[in-house]
This record gives sequence, structure tokens and C-alpha cells, in this order.
Amino acid sequence: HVGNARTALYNWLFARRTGGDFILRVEDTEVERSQPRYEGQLFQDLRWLGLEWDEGPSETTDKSDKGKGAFGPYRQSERLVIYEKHAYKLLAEEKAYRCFCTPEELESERTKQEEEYRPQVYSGKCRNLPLKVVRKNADAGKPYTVRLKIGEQPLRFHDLVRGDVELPAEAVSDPILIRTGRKNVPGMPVYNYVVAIDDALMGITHVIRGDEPLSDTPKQVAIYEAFGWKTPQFAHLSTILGPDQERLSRRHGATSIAALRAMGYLPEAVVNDIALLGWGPEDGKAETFTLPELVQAFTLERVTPSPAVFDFARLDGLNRHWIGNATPERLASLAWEYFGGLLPAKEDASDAIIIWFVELVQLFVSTVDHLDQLTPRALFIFGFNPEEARAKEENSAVLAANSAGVVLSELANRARAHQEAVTPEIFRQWMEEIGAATGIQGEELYYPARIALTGTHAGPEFDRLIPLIEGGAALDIGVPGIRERVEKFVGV
RNA sequence: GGCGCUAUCGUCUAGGGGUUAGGACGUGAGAUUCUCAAUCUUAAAACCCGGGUUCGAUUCCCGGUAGCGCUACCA
Repeated sequence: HVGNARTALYNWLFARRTGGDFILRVEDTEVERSQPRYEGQLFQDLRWLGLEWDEGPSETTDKSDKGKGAFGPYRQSERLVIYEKHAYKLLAEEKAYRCFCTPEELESERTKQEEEYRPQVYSGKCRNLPLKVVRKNADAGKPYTVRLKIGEQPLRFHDLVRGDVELPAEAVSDPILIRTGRKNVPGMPVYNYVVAIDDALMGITHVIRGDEPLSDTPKQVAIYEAFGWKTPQFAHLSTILGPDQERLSRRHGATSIAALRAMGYLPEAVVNDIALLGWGPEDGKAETFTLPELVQAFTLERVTPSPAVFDFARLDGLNRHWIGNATPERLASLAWEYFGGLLPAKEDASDAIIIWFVELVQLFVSTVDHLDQLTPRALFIFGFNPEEARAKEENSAVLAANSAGVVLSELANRARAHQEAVTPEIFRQWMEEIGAATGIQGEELYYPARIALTGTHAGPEFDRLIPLIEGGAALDIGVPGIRERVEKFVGV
């Protein structure tokens, strides 16, 4: 969703600005939640936003392909051997130990701590188990986890967004590195552990991520220290919340990148919007940014630590701005999919239809926040039901006036007598004639005509609408022409 | 419960010991138009609370409150 997208964007911007590499690593150590299709969606979303990565996992089915970049493989599920090897190293150096406590034991330990209002921290029961006992347990095939020994010192690190963060050591359990394995099957390593290993091995200099792992970061730092590795720089981004101030989730509807795309938001608008969720430019005033402009302006120092509420209204505003900057051809091409059933498939469409549709999009695009709203706005071009139009409340009042009937019959007379396509000039002349002949002017004159032509009282100016209707009518795609519309409407 | 993070208009933010607290989105009004949209003009709208430091605090410090996170053999 947009929160993850923002994290990716900030990483990408930071890498581009500082001349670094943007690395895509797939963290799939939990089997149920990791499915190939999620991965494909992620790649697609990133590319749609324009965030190409410098290093990343293989996208082929070739098992020996380690992906793009020198530090592959980039899927954690393909790196298990590495994690295991490093765990053994820590074990051998006695910086980690085997913990034979069962989940039940740990659970009851925690319940007791809770009842006594004490911090829920692992007791360290297995921490200094005599070698003999360890060996005996291991020989007996007793399942175990591997835990890291946390020292007595407070754990601290510097965060580029939050400043210095410190956690007292007694508030931190010895973290589990490797989950319980089964006989001869090593357990799966835990996220907090693999992340530290990978970041170190892949030469990550800056870890820019959401703030959920903030409290876990000291544990990761402890892992670095256990290996004697230099810690990277950390930057923890604030959470993005939904309009109800709760963290973004499926509940908040269409906040996934794929959903925004499907609604017809432009990638540059989405990028612009999420860039501004938690970051502001130096002058505090500029609001519209392209990706290259963001690369120029972006610094981690200016990232806000406080959570931000995602607001569709602002995305809409930005989208309108970027729609205004997009070429009509591109907009038409993007909008095509929303006119399924009304237009032929894009591949089958003649040049004339394509050109006409570009006109249509240009005529209506200023009225929409996102491209999928184009369809309801422009639907009447493809015809409408006169009875329904007459019945509509806002129309019936207009049509009830005597003047409306006069205007309509005058208009129908002229339309019937006119065989060629109606041009804006001709139409304007008609309206002037009717006005002069009947003395009806302004709204009373134009409203009925507009309703007869479009079925509604609101819409684009006639000078542009008339050519679009007549142009469509000439195309044999089921668009009724001016005369047909008037006759049908008056005939009811 | 413990620990951590956060707190400026409705929303995103700028700012910072003395400011008319700035901008954008949204909202209201007006101009324009047959109408809608766009456009232009314009208005309303904010420093969470309490204490301390200080001549002065929205800004610094402490506490409270609220929101969020971590406290998992989730990521």
C-alpha cells in the first residue's frame, strides 16, 4: 500500500541522490505470507511508480540465477544456508546459545510475569546451561532454538529521523535467531536475524524503513556487534494512517498501489503525494514534484518523525495537476480501459476512433479527479434514455416551463430540416434564431436544448460538445448524432 | 503492565525564545459561463494539557493525556 510505497520511494530517492544503489530484497522467511504472486505484484507496483532497482532477485525460473547484482541471491528463502552458517559461528563463539525451552514453558513464564506486572522478558534459563546438559539434550534430539546473548549495557543507536534511541538491556529478551528445527532439519531463521545478516553481507549502508522495527533495531545492532560488523545508518519512517487515524490496512479500501492505478491515478501523482507524506521541501512551499525534482530536493534530514494521515482529497488535487500536465494522447490511452463495451478494443480501433476518443478525453478530463470517473461523465455521448432524462428532478422543473416546449419544438424543426452534420456555427445560429423569434433567452433557452442533447443540465460548452457528438456519430460506434438526439427527445 | 516513538489549521506541512504562525489540499463566498469543470479573486480555519526555565514560550525541559509501535519460534 502507499505506506510501503513511500518507504520504497524514500529509499530510491536517497540512493539516487547520493549515488548509491537501490536494492530490492525479498523477505520471505514466513511461508504462509509469502507467495510468488505477491512478489510479482510488488515488482509491477515499483516499476509503475518508476522505481527501478539496481540489485534484486532473479525474475527467471532458472534456479542458478542469483538475480541482478553481485550480492545475490536476493530472496531470503534462497539464503538459508548463509543464515545457518552464521548461526553456527555465533554458537561456536558462545555469543549465542541453544534454548531448549518449549513454547509452553515460555508461555507460562510470560503469563506469570504479566500477573506480577513485571516486564515480559525471557528469563535466560538456558543461557548458561552446562555443556554436558546441552550435549545430552542435543543427543536426545530435543528441539531447540538459537538465541543471542544480550549484554548488560543499554542498547543504543542513532536514527537519522528520530535522533538517539536507547533501550535498557533488561527490557530486551535474548532474541531468537533460529526457530525450532526438526530432526536434521534446521529451523527457519527469524526476520530480525536474517535482516541483520543480509544488510551486512549485502553492504547496506542505509536502512530506511517503517517504524515498526524501531524497537527491534537494538537487537539487530546487537547482532552486528556479535559478528564485529559495522552497523549501518538507520532511518525509521513514521507510520501512514488512514482517515480514521488507524494504521493503513485492507480495511481502508483502495490504498494499494494496484488499486490506485486501477482507479486512474497517474504514477507521477501518486509519487508526488506519497513523497509529501512525511517529507517537505526546504522552502516549505513547493507542492508539485516530478521524480527527478524529488531526487534533487530530497534529504533524510527533512523527513518528519510524526505519523501522517493519508488523504484522498490531496491525492485527487495532485492527480488533477498531473492530468493537466499529461498529453491528451497518453490520457486517452490510459482511459481506454474504462470504456470497455462502448468502444472497440484498443488494438482494433481505427485511427479515426482513436483521434475522436482523444477529443472526448480532452473535453471531460478537467472534470475528473481520476481517470475512471471519465466513463460516467461521458456516458451520455454514447446515448441516453429520454424518458429517464425527462423524469430526473433537476430536469423536470426546467422542462415544465412553457418556454421549454417552445424551444424544443423550434430546435426539432431545424434539426429535421438539416441533413448534414451540425457544426457549432450552425447550432449557434439556430439558438440565436430561436432566441430572436421567441424572445426566450439565457437559461430558459439553453437548458432545454442541453437536456435534449445530453440528458442533463450540466456539461461541456456547446462549441466543443457539438463536434464531438457529430464526430462520434460519423464513426459507426453507436454514438447518436444531434438530429437523432433531438428527434428522439422531442418525440417522446 | 513494561519499554519506545509521536503531537502546528479538517488533512499534509513550513517555522521557530519576541512572527499579522507561512504554503498546499479541502471547505465557504465572489467573478466568468446557458450549465458543469477549469481559471481568477477572496474568506474562515492550528501551535494537546499542566508545571518549570526565562523579561518573554507555540518553540527548550519535566510531567500528564492521546495515538501508534515493540514486548512472538510475525515480517
